Amino acid sequence: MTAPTTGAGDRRLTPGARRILEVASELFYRRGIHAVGVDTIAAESGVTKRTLYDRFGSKDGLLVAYLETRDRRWRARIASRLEAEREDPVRRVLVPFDVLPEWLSESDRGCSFINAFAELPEPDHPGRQVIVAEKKWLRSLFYELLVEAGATRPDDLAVQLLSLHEGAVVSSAIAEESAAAGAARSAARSLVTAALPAR
Amino acid sequence: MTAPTTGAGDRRLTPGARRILEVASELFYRRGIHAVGVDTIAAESGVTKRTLYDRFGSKDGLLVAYLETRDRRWRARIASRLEAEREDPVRRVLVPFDVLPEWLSESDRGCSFINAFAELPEPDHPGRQVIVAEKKWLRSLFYELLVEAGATRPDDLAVQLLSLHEGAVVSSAIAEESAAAGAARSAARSLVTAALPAR
DNA sequence: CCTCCACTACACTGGTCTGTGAAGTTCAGC
DNA sequence: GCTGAACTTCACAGACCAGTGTAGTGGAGG
Repeated sequence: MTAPTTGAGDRRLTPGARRILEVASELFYRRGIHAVGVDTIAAESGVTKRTLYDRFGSKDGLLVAYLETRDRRWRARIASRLEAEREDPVRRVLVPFDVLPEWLSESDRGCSFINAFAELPEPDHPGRQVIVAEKKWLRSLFYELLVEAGATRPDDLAVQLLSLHEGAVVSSAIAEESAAAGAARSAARSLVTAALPAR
Repeated sequence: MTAPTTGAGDRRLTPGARRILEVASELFYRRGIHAVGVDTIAAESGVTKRTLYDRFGSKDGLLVAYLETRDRRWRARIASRLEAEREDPVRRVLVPFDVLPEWLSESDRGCSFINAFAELPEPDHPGRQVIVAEKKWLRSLFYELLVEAGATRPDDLAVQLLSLHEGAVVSSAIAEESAAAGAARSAARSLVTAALPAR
């Protein structure tokens, strides 16, 4: 909220739908998915429930829109950082860790995907597929950047970096460990440089 | 379920209460906290709702009992492994990672504490305090074991190991990465040995 | 014998949940 | 001036929610 530069899921949404998605994103993240009712979302969006259902079909539809929007924005932020960092291949591998602090400082509620995962136990729920794809994408990104950098055993190392990354978010939120992002980054750098062939 | 060796939170519970706690633990973990109603828990325990409220006071009371039981059992398992591993200080640091695989193979739902955290946004919720204490305890355990082992910068390293540990659970569940536990353990070993003064 | 305790049976309160139906309003663009 | 899209109003369905009140049963231990 308070973001003047249009918050949520822009492309071809009606004004009401955009407001609904913004409000729902905030509420789903802060309070949890099951804990927020569609009546609340509609009321806080200044919209009727009818409009909400006309735009998004169901609460699940709105939930998927929420997850996809966050996924898209997060990937875009990483992509733009990667374009700015074209020289040093090790620093490129660490880009997702560089994005972490600004992500974590926005809230103490941790990762919206991990949190949503906790509330979606059914394996074939459409929202869950967005979540799983997001984490698998990050692992693949690490893998590709490691291959670029010429690291040995990029497969194992990608999983290790993924774990460090996700764990930093969790530790930061739950253990109230504000140093987690920086610590994870330096651990990642150690692991990556140790996997580079001596030159 | 199907555990003959008494599952949940033993100490001085009535037979009905024990069954309630076992069933609630299973349902809270598999389906999520908000998604499970007290009627379901009572019915599946073969008990009336009256009994549930007589024993646990409220759904929140039952939830706290669930979290405390899991916390106690998990700490006990680590403590027993630590007693079995009295020699090698590096292997002692890695004990929490050794416990991970058996933990993760039991389910694909990840960490019950992380999941519960996602559903408990209020900072002063009694259940949340159990969760936060659990993660802080693990960080402190890493710290003490690192001091024992004579590692440099045990503070930072403890946070890194905590992140690796928590991230392995998340990656295993969400990214369906079955190798996460092993990979995290080997990353942890690298980081620890690199922090030992050359001898 | 009697008391206490774990537990049952079951109705009931007041509230919230997602989702729908039907009719009407506002307004931009052709 | 008309159409169509976005949106409002409001009532309503049917299920589920946590939690309570009252009355009664069965068995173990003093």
